[in-house]
Amino acid sequence: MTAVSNLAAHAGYWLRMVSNAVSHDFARKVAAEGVTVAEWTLMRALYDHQAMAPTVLARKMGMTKGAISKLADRLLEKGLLARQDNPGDRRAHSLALTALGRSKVPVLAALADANDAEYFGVLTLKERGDLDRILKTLAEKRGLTSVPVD
Amino acid sequence: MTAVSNLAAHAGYWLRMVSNAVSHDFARKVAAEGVTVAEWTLMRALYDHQAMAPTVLARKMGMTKGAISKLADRLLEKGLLARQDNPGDRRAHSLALTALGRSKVPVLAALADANDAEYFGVLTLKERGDLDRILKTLAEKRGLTSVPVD
DNA sequence: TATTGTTATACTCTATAACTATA
DNA sequence: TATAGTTATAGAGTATAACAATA
Repeated sequence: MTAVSNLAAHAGYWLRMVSNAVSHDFARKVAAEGVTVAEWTLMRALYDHQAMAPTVLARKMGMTKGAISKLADRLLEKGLLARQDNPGDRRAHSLALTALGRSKVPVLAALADANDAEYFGVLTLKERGDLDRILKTLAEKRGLTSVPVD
Repeated sequence: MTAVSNLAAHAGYWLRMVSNAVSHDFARKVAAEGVTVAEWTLMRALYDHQAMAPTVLARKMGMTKGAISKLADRLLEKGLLARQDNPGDRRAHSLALTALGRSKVPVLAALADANDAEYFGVLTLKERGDLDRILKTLAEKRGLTSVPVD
């Protein structure tokens, strides 16, 4: 036992190490499809809806509306997303996937499946169940709800 | 079962959500002491040694030497770290904590302890043991060794 | 006035590579 | 030449706040 605790003494350290590796590898995979992880999460969130207001997306994803704007700009340039005027309120611009963007979502979802299998496939079924349950317990007890993007 | 898997269907999603929350809260805590998480990990790595070459630190932390240089610049400005000439090789500059930097490490380590307790204290002893073991299994099977900083 | 969304600014971290000095 | 380290550049993420248009 040392007076000054070691980095590796903290669960947060291991959590960050593994999480970074998983996310980094996933980022590499989706980069081959021309998008970032943040862009993927926005696209996946949009996939289940016709259109969503930036403010709603920001709340759902735990980001500021400014950050959503910047993300949307990039997806717009790539032709994956479109801004739509709102007939009821001329301040409002909804965001929606284009046909191209929509067609990309299943491809990206398959990459997410593959990445998960690659990493967590080394665990036993019981370990995977334990990990899942513990992570969801932690998320629930700390009131975490927003989509993690980085 | 849906054709396109949901974000929340992936263990990587929950891992990232929890890891981001833990790291973000820790970042807030150490920011009150004027350092970032990356700066803390470099300081902690240096704490156990008199001095280390940037190249060695880079390897230990899984960063490039360029990234180490930039980190060192910031810690130098804050008076927490010093560059030392190497008598044997005039190209080499070792990095070492100043007395001020060294005195800060126990304080930051206590914040890391507190953050870990705050997050993982809600788990049972068995759950903490399971999480620890599973994370270390994942790190080992994927050959992860470098210090995670972001 | 308040709200919607965009834009501006600034900072951290990351990655690649050019560059300087020394070996 | 090769190596040690710094510096430059660019991209992605984050946060705050100023801003224009509309309600």
